[in-house]
Amino acid sequence: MPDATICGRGDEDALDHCDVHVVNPERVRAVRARLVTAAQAEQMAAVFKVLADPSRCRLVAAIIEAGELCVCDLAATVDMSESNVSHHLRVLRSHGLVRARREGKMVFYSPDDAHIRVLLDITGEHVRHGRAGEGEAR
Amino acid sequence: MPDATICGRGDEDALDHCDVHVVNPERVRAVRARLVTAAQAEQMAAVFKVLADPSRCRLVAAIIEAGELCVCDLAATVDMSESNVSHHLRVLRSHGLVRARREGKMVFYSPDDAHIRVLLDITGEHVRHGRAGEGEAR
DNA sequence: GTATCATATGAACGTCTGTTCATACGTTCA
DNA sequence: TGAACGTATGAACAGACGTTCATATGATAC
Repeated sequence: MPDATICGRGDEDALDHCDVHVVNPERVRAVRARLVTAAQAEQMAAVFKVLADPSRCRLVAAIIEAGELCVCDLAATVDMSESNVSHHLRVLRSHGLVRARREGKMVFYSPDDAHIRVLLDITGEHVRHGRAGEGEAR
Repeated sequence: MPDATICGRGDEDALDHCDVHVVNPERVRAVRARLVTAAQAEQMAAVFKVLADPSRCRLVAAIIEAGELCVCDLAATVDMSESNVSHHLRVLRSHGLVRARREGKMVFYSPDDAHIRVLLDITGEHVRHGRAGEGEAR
């Protein structure tokens, strides 16, 4: 990403834009004031990005469901190669979603964030009964 | 994606794998039984994927915050080109996150899903104070 | 020590995705 | 009708992502 938008700006207001025209400057300013910052949005998107993959969704769900599971059992549970599982676990671990515990040759993974469970539950319910995967409808 | 995994399978059990070895078959079977299906995981990931972009996060947050906003004001609010905003709004609309209403030349967008607000709230709080964006730590 | 097992890592490939630019659509006002 | 405006769409490019294969690490058993 270059910097932010079409015209170089500082940080706050500067609604006197160059290209983008504003219909209701007052409301725009009010929303901007209460809006999540770009940095916060970046972090939020990062959390969603970790879960934005079917394989990782299942992995996290399996770990939550089991409480604790080793890599090979995880691979069998979600039907993936152990290498692939390891790669995904690395992502989940580096983002603080799961925790690793070594016991002999094996490494056991367990959930490491209460929020994620809620996110999965809400989205799961949202998917189970309700509008979801409408594709290109509307 | 080819089909599912390394060795062709039906649907349920078939834990007698070819490549992936299992340490605790009983537990694996139990977790698999209660685990979210691949199709459900796909749908859940699709929901997360829509939010897995900083621009869309801010757009949705702005729309929720404002209640209703036209495209040009949205562009000014989140500091993006109107074309880009339009592209993202298409994604959000096609997934049922926001609704569009035309009034004259302008098109006003408003939230169209209560679940999403919760997802944003939880994740926002999770980001604001708590571990998030730890990068490559641990 | 070597051999074997469980897991991790790195490179490489194809695919998807966000942004920009140019252009088209639909509406209003003259 | 024509022009001006707000919005939408399509092509194209760069960058990121998920998977696979081959290989490396770390730990146990002989």
